[in-house]
Amino acid sequence: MQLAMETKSVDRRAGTRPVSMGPLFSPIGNPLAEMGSRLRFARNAEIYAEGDTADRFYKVISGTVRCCKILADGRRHISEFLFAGDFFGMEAASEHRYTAEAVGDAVVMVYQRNLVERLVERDLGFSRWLRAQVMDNLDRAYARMLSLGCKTACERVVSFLLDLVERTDCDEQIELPMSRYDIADYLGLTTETISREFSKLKHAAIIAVKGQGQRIEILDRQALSEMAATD
Amino acid sequence: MQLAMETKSVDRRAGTRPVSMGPLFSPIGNPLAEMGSRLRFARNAEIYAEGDTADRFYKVISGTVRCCKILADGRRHISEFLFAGDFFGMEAASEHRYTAEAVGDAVVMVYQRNLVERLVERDLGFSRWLRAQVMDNLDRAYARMLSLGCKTACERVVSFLLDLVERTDCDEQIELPMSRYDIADYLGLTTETISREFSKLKHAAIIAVKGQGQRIEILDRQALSEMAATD
DNA sequence: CGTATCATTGAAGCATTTCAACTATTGTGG
DNA sequence: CCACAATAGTTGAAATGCTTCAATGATACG
Repeated sequence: MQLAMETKSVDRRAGTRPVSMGPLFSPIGNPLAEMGSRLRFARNAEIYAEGDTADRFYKVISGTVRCCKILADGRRHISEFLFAGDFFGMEAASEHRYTAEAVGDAVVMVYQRNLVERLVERDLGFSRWLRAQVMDNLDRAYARMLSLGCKTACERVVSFLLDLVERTDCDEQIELPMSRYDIADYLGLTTETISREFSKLKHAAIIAVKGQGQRIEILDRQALSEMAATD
Repeated sequence: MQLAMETKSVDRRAGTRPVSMGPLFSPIGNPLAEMGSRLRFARNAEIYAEGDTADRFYKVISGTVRCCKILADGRRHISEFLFAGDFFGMEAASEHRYTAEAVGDAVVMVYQRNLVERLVERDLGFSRWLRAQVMDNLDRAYARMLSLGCKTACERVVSFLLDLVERTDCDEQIELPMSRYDIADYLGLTTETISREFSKLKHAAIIAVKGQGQRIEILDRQALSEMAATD
């Protein structure tokens, strides 16, 4: 695990975006705040590896993190992308089941697991909030399963874009932090298919793709919503 | 929600299989035991529907439960199968996101959500145990995502069988409680594909299929494990 | 005993993948 | 600062794994 310890100074970038602790837990008097260390990771740096002892847990301050797993024959699966404000690294087991990596340069807070667990037992509000956090993760996991289990390539890409808009608080301009490969492994498709689906949406004037394909503008949000195959 | 209230008498069938509360929570002096009601559901009966108020939660005593969702165009997705001892119906939101149905005849315990939540805040051991329960759900959800995201039809079917052997405590003889349709919607495949994959495994002498396809015997467990595409 | 339901099997179709070529952008050393 | 290599994205054509459509077989049920 390659890491660069930073000073515990206030993160200026984090300040540009309110990092909500959720409705059940006010960031004022946040009992976690004092317990963590700030770490900075370079693009593609490993935060922890599959099999590492899961004795800490993490919160994204800035940048994007991906959790992934590689099968014996090289197939890769990305279980989650995590954005500013998201927590990750909590495990049922004592070892991490997935590898966590910085997608671009990223800053994360690290908390000792046993400290967090002690806090959970002392602080009822924190305990409620943490449970809500885990339940949200579960909800997202079920939404992903639905995508992977019964949606077409087009529907998956559209759902992905809409989810991204919701989770990172951008409106119509999306700055994709991850590559087509990452998106492919996240959606259970190939880079080529992702590229083709983006092209189709572009030609249908539903989105506009700028730069090296990293900047996406949503031109017709309603059309996009109607293509997402919700229930 | 069609239901038939039962007396709170001891479940003779449940007694044939120890219903563990997990390593962190002893069934002796189980504080939940006094709080629930036993309900019996007929094959395919709805336990709760998507959109219903999520004010209770459930535990399978006997039989199998499926959680599913149907998209606007009729595509169905099964998010989970639940077996004796499994809990379900806990939600982050105030409404159920999935519909729960009995696969065959099933008996479940029902608990009032607010009673459970009160117990969580009073009883530290119960709280720990419930958190572990949710984390286990999360682990299973990630394993499913991996299956749906990057495994072939054959690998999914094999993983499904192995998972079934692990979760229901049968050894080599599996009594499939669900139809090929259910398995298909669970694995993101079609009935025909499930059938074909079973046939392939049968012809390779890895499994034997008996009866109306409901009874499966594992003949070569090692071969099966090698085909599951684990990491 | 006929009807309904579920499982199996075959053949054709199709969505996505695989393979391959090309383009655009980024970084690097002369 | 330019040339060149390396990396990422796009697009086309062929291949393929799974689905769809269709028919048949097996089991349960009134």
